[in-house]
Amino acid sequence: MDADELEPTVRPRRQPVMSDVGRLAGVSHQTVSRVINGSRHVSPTTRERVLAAMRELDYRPNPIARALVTGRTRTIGVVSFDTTLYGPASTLFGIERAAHEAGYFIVIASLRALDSDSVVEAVQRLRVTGVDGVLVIVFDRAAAQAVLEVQADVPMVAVEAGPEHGVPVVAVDQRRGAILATRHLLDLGHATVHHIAGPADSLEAELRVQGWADTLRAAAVRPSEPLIGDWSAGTGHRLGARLARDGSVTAVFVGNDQMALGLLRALHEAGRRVPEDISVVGFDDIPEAPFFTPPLTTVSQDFGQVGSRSLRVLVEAIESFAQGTQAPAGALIPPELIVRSSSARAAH
Amino acid sequence: MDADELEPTVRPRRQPVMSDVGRLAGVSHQTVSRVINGSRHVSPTTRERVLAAMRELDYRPNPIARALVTGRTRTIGVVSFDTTLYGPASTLFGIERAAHEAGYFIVIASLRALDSDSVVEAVQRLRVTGVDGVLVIVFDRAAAQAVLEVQADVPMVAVEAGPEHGVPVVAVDQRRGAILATRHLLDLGHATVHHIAGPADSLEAELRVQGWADTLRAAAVRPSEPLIGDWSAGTGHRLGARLARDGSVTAVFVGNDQMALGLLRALHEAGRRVPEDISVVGFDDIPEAPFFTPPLTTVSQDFGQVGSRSLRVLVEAIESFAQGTQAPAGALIPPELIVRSSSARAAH
DNA sequence: GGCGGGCATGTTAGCGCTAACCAGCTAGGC
DNA sequence: GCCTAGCTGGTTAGCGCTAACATGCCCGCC
Repeated sequence: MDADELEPTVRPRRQPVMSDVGRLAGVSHQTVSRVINGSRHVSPTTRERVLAAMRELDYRPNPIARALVTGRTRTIGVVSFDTTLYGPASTLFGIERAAHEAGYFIVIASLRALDSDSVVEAVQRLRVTGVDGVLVIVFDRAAAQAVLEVQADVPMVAVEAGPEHGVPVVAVDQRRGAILATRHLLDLGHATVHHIAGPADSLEAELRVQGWADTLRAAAVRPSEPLIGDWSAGTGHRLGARLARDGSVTAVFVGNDQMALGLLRALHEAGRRVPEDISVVGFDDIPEAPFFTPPLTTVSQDFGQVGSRSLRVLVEAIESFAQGTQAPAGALIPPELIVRSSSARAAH
Repeated sequence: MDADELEPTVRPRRQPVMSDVGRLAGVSHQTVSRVINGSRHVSPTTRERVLAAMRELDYRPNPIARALVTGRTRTIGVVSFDTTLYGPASTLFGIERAAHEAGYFIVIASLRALDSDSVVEAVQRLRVTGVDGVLVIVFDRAAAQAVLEVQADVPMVAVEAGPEHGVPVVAVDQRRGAILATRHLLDLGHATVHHIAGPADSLEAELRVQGWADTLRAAAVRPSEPLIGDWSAGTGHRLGARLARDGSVTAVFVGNDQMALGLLRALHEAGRRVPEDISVVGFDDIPEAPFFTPPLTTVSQDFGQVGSRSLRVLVEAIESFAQGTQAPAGALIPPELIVRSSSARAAH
């Protein structure tokens, strides 16, 4: 005679397990498992009894035990740089939203330093938790390289940017965005367009520079040397002060909205009017962009779509990894130009 | 004679497990476990041999199996609203940083809707992954209420705001921040201070309103009715337009920096100069605040500290939960006033 | 010299679940 | 009437690890 027999209903401080449900429903734990996993070989009456028992005990399957036996955890890791920059933060939430819908959980590993070692370390750290796959939000060349170094170990997809080959990449078409912005300014009659670029090691920055320079060359204009910032309003301000001093500058395409904000501030301080004297176009369309002085013309990226597409690609990669088939293709998401008041027809 | 005997070194496509290491080192899997967990009862020679075997096989312990037997996963869940607002996003990364240092992993669950049901649902969703504890980044009254509803199930700490009792809260002292801002404007000689507040259901907004109103009353000034925004630059702009029309307004304390940006824009459009005609003080000190036109005086919150403190409190709560002892106390983090160019002495 | 007591190690039993196989029952065909 | 097929359900093994107990050894002590 054991304690269970004496007090069958009092079972304090312990989560019910499958066999508890089975006992209450008068079936084996395996039948409970069948009900949970939707096996067809359970009679409707039994199924009902099991479901009732589950409800009564408030039973929830232990995902750890399930993961141990199936080898799948239904969690995916996201490696992101430790930043509140609009793009990465939005992408992260876009991923979470998509993951939720697909029944996955997100474990995050953020990076302190932007070097390839810490990316590799972060992926290893995630791997150890048993994630089924990893999304790496790639910021710079080093991260892109790192993605290739850890590949093969675990299904992986690069987000926002990535290496040319070796791993699927889901990103907004940065070149296209830069072309949109630059052509817009040329179409407004500006003789040339200056550029404040993101950091040299950023792949996104590089693609934007390419799109800008190619568009100018296509219009038979020799691009000036781009100014290199670090995405912050601070460098936008500092570099902007330099542009403000150059009377020939009438149009600037800025690598992101934060730097554009700094530029606007610098132009204001120098007494150059926007858009009358100088037109400015940013990149990202952060929520504050419509409220800059003046409201900013910029290139919008759909980060929600980046998140959901990258998750979908990763799930495909997980399947193909398990089956040993080819990794899926990445995706390029088209950007959109949002015209506001910071860009206008060139004065003569 | 089995396949293992024929090809002892070729073991394709399978992660090595503890007994593989043991076999290679000539000990039992339990001894390997002892080495990994730092038991003292292992001779130095054996330990060395085991470590060498681990290295050779590139062995990594399976955290799922460990979690199954220990009941601890070393992951904690973070519930956050689906937002790129500076505060929550910064807090999230602050938490991740602290968790990394403490050897924990972060699983995130973001909310689509701001109601108490979805908070409860998110916590349940996290619980099911086997998190050891949950941090809830609380935005509004409903979330604070929800925290109390799920309590007891799992160790939990509210971050940024929370209910008065029933669960530890780690937050910046919002009242204190509002007092700092309001007193700063009064000290500059403004007869009164108007206020653009956050949404009515936000606890933080409410505390800021209280701090503002109390400071005015302490100076024998009757507070005007606060204008209610939704934290976005958009409402700041709309409400700001209203204030701009009122010639008597000389000082505005705004509930966050984004709304302050909208207000600055509205004042600019109305031809009211900042700070000559109107002084503006924000809240948060987002990275862009120094580059607003003009650079924004604001209240800075140390979100990194919020993250690390809340993690520390949660870890304490997890321990005390396991031992059945009292839950730990929360923490209030002091804010700091950052004076820039959007506030100045009142004109006469 | 026998014996108790540490210490290093091995053995066993589970954690809660799924997968694989097995058993018993009903129904249908010859 | 018997045999087989097809269903529902049970039994068993094992995922990889830790905890608890068991064992055998060396050492020092009376």
